[in-house]
Amino acid sequence: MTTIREIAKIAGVSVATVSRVLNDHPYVSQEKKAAVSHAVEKLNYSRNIKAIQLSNKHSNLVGIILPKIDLPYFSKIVEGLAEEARNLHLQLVLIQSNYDTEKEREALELLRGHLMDGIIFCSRAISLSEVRAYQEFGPIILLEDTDQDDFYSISIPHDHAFTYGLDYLYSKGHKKIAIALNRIDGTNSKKRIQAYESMMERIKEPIRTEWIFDQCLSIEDGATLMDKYMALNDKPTAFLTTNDQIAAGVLLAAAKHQLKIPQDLAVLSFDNQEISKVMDLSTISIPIKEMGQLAMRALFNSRENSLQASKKRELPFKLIERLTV
Amino acid sequence: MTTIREIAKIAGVSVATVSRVLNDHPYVSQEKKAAVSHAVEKLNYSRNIKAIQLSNKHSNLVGIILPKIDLPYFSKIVEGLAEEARNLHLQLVLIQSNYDTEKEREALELLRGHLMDGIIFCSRAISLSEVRAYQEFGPIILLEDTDQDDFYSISIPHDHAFTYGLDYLYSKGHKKIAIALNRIDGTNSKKRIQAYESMMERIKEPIRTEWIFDQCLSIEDGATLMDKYMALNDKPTAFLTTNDQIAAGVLLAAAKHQLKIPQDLAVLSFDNQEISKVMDLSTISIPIKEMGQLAMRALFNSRENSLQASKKRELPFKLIERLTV
DNA sequence: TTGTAGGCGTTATCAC
DNA sequence: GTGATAACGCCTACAA
Repeated sequence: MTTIREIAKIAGVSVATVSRVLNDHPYVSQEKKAAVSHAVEKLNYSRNIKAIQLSNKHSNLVGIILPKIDLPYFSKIVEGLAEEARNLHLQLVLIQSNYDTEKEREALELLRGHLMDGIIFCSRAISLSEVRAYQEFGPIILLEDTDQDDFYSISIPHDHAFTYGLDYLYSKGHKKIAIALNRIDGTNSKKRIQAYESMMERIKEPIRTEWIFDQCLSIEDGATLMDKYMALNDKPTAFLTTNDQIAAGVLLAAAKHQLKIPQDLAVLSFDNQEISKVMDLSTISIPIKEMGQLAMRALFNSRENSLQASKKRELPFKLIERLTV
Repeated sequence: MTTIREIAKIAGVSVATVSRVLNDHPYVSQEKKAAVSHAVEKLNYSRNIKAIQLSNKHSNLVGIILPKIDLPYFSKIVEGLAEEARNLHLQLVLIQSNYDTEKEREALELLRGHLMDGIIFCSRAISLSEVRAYQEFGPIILLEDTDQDDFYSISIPHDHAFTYGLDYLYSKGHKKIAIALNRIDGTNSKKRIQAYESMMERIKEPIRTEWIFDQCLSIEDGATLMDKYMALNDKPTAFLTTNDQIAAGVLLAAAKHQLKIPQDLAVLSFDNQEISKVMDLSTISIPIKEMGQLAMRALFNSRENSLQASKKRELPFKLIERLTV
């Protein structure tokens, strides 16, 4: 392996000069610069990034933690992250946790071990109190609607958004509303359930726990949800689902049961992903990709002015009226 | 930052011994081992991975190159990669190229710079002759149906699979078949077009270039495809699409045009992703996730016995008959 | 503008 | 079993 020293020897300069040329430092004469470049060409030299990382402060690697990349919501976030990372010359280390706290802990240990400059939690299972202990090792960003104000977080206000969706359904004449959530114990879900309960209270409806569906994520989950709906004696007139995939599954399964949407059953979802457009699904749009972009930029900026924790970024959401409500 | 030296000092041993303890080497007395462990606890020490990487041969980082993570095919591959990487204690560096050759080149340079131990191309735009030059810097795996036998590749045989699909449509009475491809100049697409042309020749049908649709990837592309279909004077009776999303888009748009599937138009796709199940889409199943798993394992194994290039792994495909043909 | 020398933190060789 | 010490390859004061 050819090193900076050999280049220096060939070019007849010191290693410091070679390093300067390689890093485009000022104060290098044209002649020496040319000599170095020439030697680099000649020996087909390229720098050892591992060595650079060791002597530098940063590694330019950012850890991305998510449960499963094969879910449109998360791959969309990562797309935003990757796009921005490209401009900032950062690389993404993708860590798929499956909500295994052990795996998430490992990832935090990588931050502690200086492999990565920072970490972005797209979602998590590990407790914030445990995460907190790692903040001293680098910036950590949460893409969730947290109230812990010592974390930097980016999210839409899920309580408002959920209430907004429920109000919309109510304004369309629905009082009997069921909801489909992802993980019932996730930060966002808690906010949503709160919103749901206070809404039901407000319109004087009982809270039917059997109308709160958990573990809904995919199109197939949506289809399964429809089965559960059919088995219900007391049926809701509307569904509010936390992503478009669930709603799409509901719609497809509903068609098989000859249900008319929205007459027999109204469906409102979140995300505004591609599939919602094609299926004319009413949905509440979330700037998913932008969340990724903002997160990456915030992480990058934190190098200069260290991450302002207690900075909670709230992003806007928007109702997209289509044909399922 | 506390280092191995401080631990050594506190524990009253040499750095070598500390290193041995940290790496579970044999030949360390219980006493010293305990002393070191104690010091590690006391100082809340953790190893610097960047330093480990520098002095080690491997970085345990693997570069994953793909055009766009937000496409089900690719996120499924990555899921497989990540799952296997976890067992092997490797980390994924995700590089989203958007088929920009410059970005792909950068990724190869990262391999050259020893940041990553190897690279997996999920798909690429850069020429193989250019990629070839980087093989000396580490194992490179291609997830495509290449004929270049100096590369390690994993794929289904796309020509056979495509022919198989066409034959199936033919056996169902279809001679007028249109096809929807991803990138017309991709390795896999070339094989598919060949298969298409020879099939048409075989059944004595003209090759209608206006029935070969390019740049089809997403559900929306599928919907757009339907528009193009409607505008056609001479209409095909069947579509063979290279992924389920396109077919799903076709189906959804067809419903709006009151087209009966499969009577008016048959649709066969590839992948057998979740959406195909819910939509009762006939499809040719591809072991996408397994491709990722195999690739990661092959890369890992190549550390021991260096990657056997000219090893082409052909995976099986399988027709799933549902309701759209 | 240039060069020397020390440092980044760990691993591994070799002698004891 | 253990400990010096030399790599690993680069960056960067500091001195000139």
